[in-house]
Amino acid sequence: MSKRKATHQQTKLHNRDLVLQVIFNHDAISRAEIARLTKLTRATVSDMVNNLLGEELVEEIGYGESIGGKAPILLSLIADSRYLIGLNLAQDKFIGSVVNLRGEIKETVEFAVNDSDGEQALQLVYQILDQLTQNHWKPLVGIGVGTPGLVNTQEGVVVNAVNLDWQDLPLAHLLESRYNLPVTVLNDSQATAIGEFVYGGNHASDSNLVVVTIKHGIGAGILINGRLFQGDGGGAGEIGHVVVQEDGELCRCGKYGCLETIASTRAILQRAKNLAPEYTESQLAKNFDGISLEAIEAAWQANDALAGRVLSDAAHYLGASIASLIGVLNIQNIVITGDMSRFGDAWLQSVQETMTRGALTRMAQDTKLEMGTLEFKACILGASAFMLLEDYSLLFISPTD
Amino acid sequence: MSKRKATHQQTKLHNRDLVLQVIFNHDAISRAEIARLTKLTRATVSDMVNNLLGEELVEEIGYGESIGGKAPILLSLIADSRYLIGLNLAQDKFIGSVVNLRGEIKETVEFAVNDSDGEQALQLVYQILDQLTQNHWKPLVGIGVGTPGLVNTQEGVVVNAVNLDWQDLPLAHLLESRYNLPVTVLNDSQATAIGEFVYGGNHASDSNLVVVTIKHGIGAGILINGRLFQGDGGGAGEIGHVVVQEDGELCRCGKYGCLETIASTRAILQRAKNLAPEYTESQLAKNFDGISLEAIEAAWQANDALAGRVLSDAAHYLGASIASLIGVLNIQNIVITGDMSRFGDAWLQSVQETMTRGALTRMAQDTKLEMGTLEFKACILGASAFMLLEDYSLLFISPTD
DNA sequence: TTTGATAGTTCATGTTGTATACTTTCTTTG
DNA sequence: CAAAGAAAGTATACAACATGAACTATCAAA
Repeated sequence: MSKRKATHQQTKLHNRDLVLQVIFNHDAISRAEIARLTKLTRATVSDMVNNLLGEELVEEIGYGESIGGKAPILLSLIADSRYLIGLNLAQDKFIGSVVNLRGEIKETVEFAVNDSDGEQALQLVYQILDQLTQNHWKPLVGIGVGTPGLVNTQEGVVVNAVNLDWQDLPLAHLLESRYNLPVTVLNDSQATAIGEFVYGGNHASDSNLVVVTIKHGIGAGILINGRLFQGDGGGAGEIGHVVVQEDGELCRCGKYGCLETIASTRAILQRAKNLAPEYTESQLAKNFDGISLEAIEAAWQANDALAGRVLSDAAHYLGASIASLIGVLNIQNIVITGDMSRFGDAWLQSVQETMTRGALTRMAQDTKLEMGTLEFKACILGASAFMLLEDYSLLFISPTD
Repeated sequence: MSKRKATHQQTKLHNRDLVLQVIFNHDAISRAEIARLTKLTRATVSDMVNNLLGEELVEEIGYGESIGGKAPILLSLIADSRYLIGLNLAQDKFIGSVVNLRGEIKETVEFAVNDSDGEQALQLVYQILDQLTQNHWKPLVGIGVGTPGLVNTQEGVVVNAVNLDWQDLPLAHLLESRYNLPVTVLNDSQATAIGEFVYGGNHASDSNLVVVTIKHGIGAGILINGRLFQGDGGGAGEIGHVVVQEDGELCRCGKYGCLETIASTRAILQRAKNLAPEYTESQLAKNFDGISLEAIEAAWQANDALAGRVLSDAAHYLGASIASLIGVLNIQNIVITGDMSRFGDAWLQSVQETMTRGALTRMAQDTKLEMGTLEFKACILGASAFMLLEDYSLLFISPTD
């Protein structure tokens, strides 16, 4: 019941995190400047920084310019002082990467996923991690996994991932005991959101952000006060399975007219094929067997009617869903990421139009809708960064371990 | 940028709040029991409690039963050690109450609102507060206002309240300088949500809750980790103006087909009148001039077709909106409050049905949908309790002040 | 060269939670 | 009914941590 007690250790940890975060957010910064930004005393900052120097997380990289006094010693994060592994278990392939503290990808391993046998999928995860852990990326401090489906992050259990054939799989425990590293498991949309928040754009570390990811499915990740909000069941952001069209098509979730049945890339391909017979004048329809996202993109550029219909329908319903999101949360920064960025600003504009029509004018006006910048990397980076976001305790592990 | 530093004072404050909250949540509890619940040491708890005793917030009310040792001294909150004023600026009348720390209403003043002149509305607020502050409720430690419209709680400004004719009104400043008391201003739905959270039901103090209030308008209040979430613009929970019916009726917000145009009490009355001509066999329609919520309730009990149609439409769209809410937040406790509770469990059932159809089965199943218990008091209590929820610092004011 | 300002460190200090031991006051039990 | 054991509450020494002031080092400008 209720919150937890506060201790001295916690305050120190908090302040340490604060200092570390400020160093994170600057390429180079002096102790005095940190003290000004954090309102901590110079003495306290010095103490913290000395610890960080001792842990080899931070280094002194020279002197800054004097402004009428002793020149400041500039501090900087040692990007390669710790490594993390991020995993993205996507529909068609599994990707794993070793990432440093600046989100720079050092090594990547990927495997195509053919069948959806649960055990085989798990073996594939092992293969990737075996390979990534073999090499000499040291010290490796954690593994983060972004997987489709419903996830219980606290227990580290994949509750339900249809396409991977996983149910109540204690993935974190399995990986922790195999690799002897802390493991976090996240929903892929939530991981992507964290990636965009930490490494994409320029988001204040305690701000709010919604990231909508559109791939085969649709999901959102919600950051509130700089922390991922997962809801009571871990399923916050599952907007792909909200019904937006009561007489809509059957969704893989068993219901009809979910947002996914209209605005996901799978839906777009499917609908283009279904509607093709009606669009005899469409170039896209004529090349029926070759309908792919690339083909639709080309057709869209050429003002093809079929492509226009399918994409504007998608934009319409997505815009309405985002309007609902705005109504509920009034979060003013929304990022769209995934496979739809190829359709560019024009498509984003049409999403924004329905969004504006569907929400209170005042609230819609103040909302900034953007495309994500990290592409496929977002999920991997986010999965690895989750631990850093929650608390930096991982980084207490000294590099000699 | 980023968070704030942690100090010793803050840890003490935090722990004090923790102890106070535990005492709040129990009728009577011993120091030792508090120590067990909070994991603080008995010594620390003793210290905190001594402070609270000194502030006359808490009293010793006798001994509990021994369980093989010294009998515990039972502590209890002194309900009347502090008073708060809560204000509910509703559509048709303004209500103000003096409330004690247990949410017991000690005195109430209300005035009917006839016209919607902004200055007159403000004068009415003054009248109510003049009267409530005149009497000897001491010590009075704060005023909380729940008002319709968009509110900037941090600045204490009513950004936009159409029916009160207020725009960018610095209400908190006006009241603070007039009554020399701290003032908070909240959206009425958000205040209602806090009321239900703190004094209704039995909600764990760090849990999540969504409260949907249906009166003339529709709004929701969202509590995340035991704190009100207002979004970037203060408008979180404004689900009444999310478009749910693209070809729907004109809403007072200027758009068409908002949830409010179908599921608010205003909409229900309006729709009953509009549809009456079509329902010649309806008893309700025959009594056209007498269509009121009471009449609709009676007709609904009598299985009247018109009432059934209007109410089931309302339930349908409300259920769909709540489904969307679940998809976005996955919060498993949802309370509906306001004027619709009169239609009872049968109506709630039909809301729940659409809700279940519109959200992921697994997520809908785990969601508990209930009617609120506090009725009109929720907003008043919530407005007054907001300060307590954010931090208990208000209660530091000693009773001699 | 002097003055003043800034960066960083040292150290004594104050606040606060903790551990331990102590007193008090019960119940239980032989 | 006395002794043992246990729980509630308190007192005290202690440790952790941020703070403030003084101090050193270093630089720019006058």
